[in-house]
Amino acid sequence: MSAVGLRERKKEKTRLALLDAALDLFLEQGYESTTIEQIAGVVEVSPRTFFRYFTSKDHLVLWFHDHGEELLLEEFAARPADEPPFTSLMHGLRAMVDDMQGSTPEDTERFLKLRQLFDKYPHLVGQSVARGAMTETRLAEAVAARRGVAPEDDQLTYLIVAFAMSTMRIGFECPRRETTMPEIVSRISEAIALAEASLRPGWDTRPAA
Amino acid sequence: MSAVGLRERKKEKTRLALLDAALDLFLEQGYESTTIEQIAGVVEVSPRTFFRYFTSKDHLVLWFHDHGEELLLEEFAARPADEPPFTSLMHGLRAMVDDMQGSTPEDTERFLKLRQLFDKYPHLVGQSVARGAMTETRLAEAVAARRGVAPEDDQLTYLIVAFAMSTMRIGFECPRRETTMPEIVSRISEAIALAEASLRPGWDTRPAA
DNA sequence: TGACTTCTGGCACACTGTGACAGAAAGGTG
DNA sequence: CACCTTTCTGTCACAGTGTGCCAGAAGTCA
Repeated sequence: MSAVGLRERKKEKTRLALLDAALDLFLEQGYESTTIEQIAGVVEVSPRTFFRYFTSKDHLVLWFHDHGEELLLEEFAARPADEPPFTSLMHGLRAMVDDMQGSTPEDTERFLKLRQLFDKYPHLVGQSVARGAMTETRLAEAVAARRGVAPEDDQLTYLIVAFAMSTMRIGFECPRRETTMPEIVSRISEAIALAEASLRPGWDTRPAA
Repeated sequence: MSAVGLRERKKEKTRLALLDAALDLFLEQGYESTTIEQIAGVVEVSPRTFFRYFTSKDHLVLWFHDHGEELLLEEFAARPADEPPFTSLMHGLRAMVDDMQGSTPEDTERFLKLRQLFDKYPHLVGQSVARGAMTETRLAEAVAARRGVAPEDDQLTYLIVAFAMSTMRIGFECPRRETTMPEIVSRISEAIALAEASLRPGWDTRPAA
């Protein structure tokens, strides 16, 4: 008997198999033209079971998002409370970058395939951004707590979070033609530097109106 | 025979009837629990016809978005070419606000109902943000043209557009408890002022790297 | 081994969204 | 008015997504 049970290992294996099968099929024959039945077929699992691993077809493509969101929230919480919030969020982004650099070759490959998909189907970028809006809400709560205000009373809280998420998106999405991990990582660093240079010092520590 | 034919007037009437029926049903019995069949039933139209007016259920909720996007693009194009791009985009936002103030009571009511819906179903905010991502792409092309660069080569172009869209979202969404048009309008102005005060002068006119 | 929990497959089902075609309605012409 | 053309509408059929339900298989633990 191992540290994690056979059941859990099997589940994780199935989850990744479904994800990989889906990514390959999407790139081969298109996102819309690929059905759940096909994906499940490759992994030799019933379509019904697919929905027990991923809540929807779109959810497949947002797989990396869940992970990144947790990382960002954790890193923000771990930063000193007197640090300007935008600075903390940029540290969160750097933590995501570090995590990507330390990931397995399999995960890297999945990430690069996802980028290809986003490039090919702009509709999926929309899905990703929509998911980002949920993350913004959670981040806004954390930032508001640090600023000592109720999030819905303070536009600056939302502006800080929105600008940070914008920076993240620019880093990941622009430009999309980069195809290797080091290139992408350096683009994200560039975006962070660009954002920091564009904002007025102390803008994110002003008291609520 | 009038300026616009009977056919077109009828179409517009049906479109608005479907929209109004949908908004009321969504608020009454929930977004998910409302079916296309019900919406079409209220207007006494076949479900098949519904899809000839709106491409999907979500499209109903993005109705105002299409209008706002055109307005923003037009206003940007109309601004002097030597004006800093972010300034032009903020003028675009003000044009949207002016348009809202000049709209009919019916349109105002629709807009306020939509806000209630967004407040109740965060999922719809995601849809709206996703649509905003498409707008960003179009705006980025316009901004890049003015900056004299290819959009995919210039992160700053995307950052300008993303920050502008963030400002718009903050203005519209935060805080959501406001219930009258003048209150909302003043919130958007507030968001614009906040964004402008947060950014370093000249940040959006730096040459591409 | 046996009891317990969790996962899986199969079935039925409601709903969204699309293609195809026939008929109704509007617009234009003599 | 009759006629033809164009556009809109309803009906039917269908593929695909996503969910509730239940019986049985498989992993877990004593």
